[in-house]
Amino acid sequence: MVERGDVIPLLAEVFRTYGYEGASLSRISEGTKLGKGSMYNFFPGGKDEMADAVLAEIDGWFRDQVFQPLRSADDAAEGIARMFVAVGRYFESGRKVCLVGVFALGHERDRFTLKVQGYFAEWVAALADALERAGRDVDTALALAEDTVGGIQGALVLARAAGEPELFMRALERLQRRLA
Amino acid sequence: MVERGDVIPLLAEVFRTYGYEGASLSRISEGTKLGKGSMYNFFPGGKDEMADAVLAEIDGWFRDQVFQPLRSADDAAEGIARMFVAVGRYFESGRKVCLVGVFALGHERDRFTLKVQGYFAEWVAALADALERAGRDVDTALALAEDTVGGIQGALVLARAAGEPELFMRALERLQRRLA
DNA sequence: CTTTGCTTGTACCGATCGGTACAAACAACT
DNA sequence: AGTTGTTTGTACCGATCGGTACAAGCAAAG
Repeated sequence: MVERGDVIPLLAEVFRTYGYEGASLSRISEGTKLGKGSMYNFFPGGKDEMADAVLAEIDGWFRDQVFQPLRSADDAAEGIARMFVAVGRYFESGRKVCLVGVFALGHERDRFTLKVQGYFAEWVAALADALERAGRDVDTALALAEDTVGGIQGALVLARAAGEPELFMRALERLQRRLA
Repeated sequence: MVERGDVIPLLAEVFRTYGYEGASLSRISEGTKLGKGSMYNFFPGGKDEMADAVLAEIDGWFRDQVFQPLRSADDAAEGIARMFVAVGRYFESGRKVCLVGVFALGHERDRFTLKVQGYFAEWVAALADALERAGRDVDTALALAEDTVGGIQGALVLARAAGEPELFMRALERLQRRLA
């Protein structure tokens, strides 16, 4: 028996691959191995509610695995190191792309403005906070945080474009070295 | 009277906004103010040929305005400076997003693999070439080039997500300073 | 074994998809 | 004005879209 929570990662994969509009119900059915009946049972609000659930799950994951460690690690440098590990694993070493990034670039941004805004804003803020605790002054901490989060997103674009996941991991290492 | 070349920028805008699959013929008609008849007269191959034409136009623009100056400017540093000016203007100071980046992240990548690959590969190679001529050794030139092109793409993502174009221009300035 | 209440596949809805066909409208040239 | 060849809007095609309705299937409770 399948639970609502079990489908969300499969759903995320479909949205990540095709975007919101491209994620047709037939592709969703194929990706989740569930019929329309089940999907509309779990998500009566249709695609909108499915995407909301996916975004909420992503938000929760990053809050637990990335933002919170960045903000509350005893050693700020350790929190930052944990971020890079978590990010490398989350994007499967460059083989997977960022769903929120996809939404941000596309038409989807207008439909999910707040969640897309919040995701990146919180990430940058949490990283800047850690950098400040690690001794940087406010301005450079913010600039470095924007460079790093932006660099991660850009590296995902380049890696996916080239079909070379290693490009992403190389970029991650350089970004980490810059923060040390 | 409208020429084929006149519609391509309008077409580009539609694809940039909605992606390939999201660019329905009705949205294309709305964006170009042309009926289906005219579109299929200019582009008998349908959406595929339209997207090809748009990608070719973008490729040509970057070749002229960015890649070629990077490769053949007498002063390598000047070629790099011209790149940042051209890029800032092309993306309208962060208000427009990169169509090739959109395609790279999405399902579109598989349909336009070569063009998407080529665009970023050529950009990185041209910039690395300029950096080498400016005195960097091969490895750091390539790393810096990847960081810079990736940084630009990532900054576009962040700026669009936040709805703050200035974020893009700030990132551009920092990237330029790093290369000096 | 029967009943109850959720889960699920299937059929169907109007709307829209990408693409084709073609006749009316039009400009260019004699 | 009359002829020719292209440009353009519109009607139409089968397929698929997101969403709804609902009956068959099913497990747990009695």
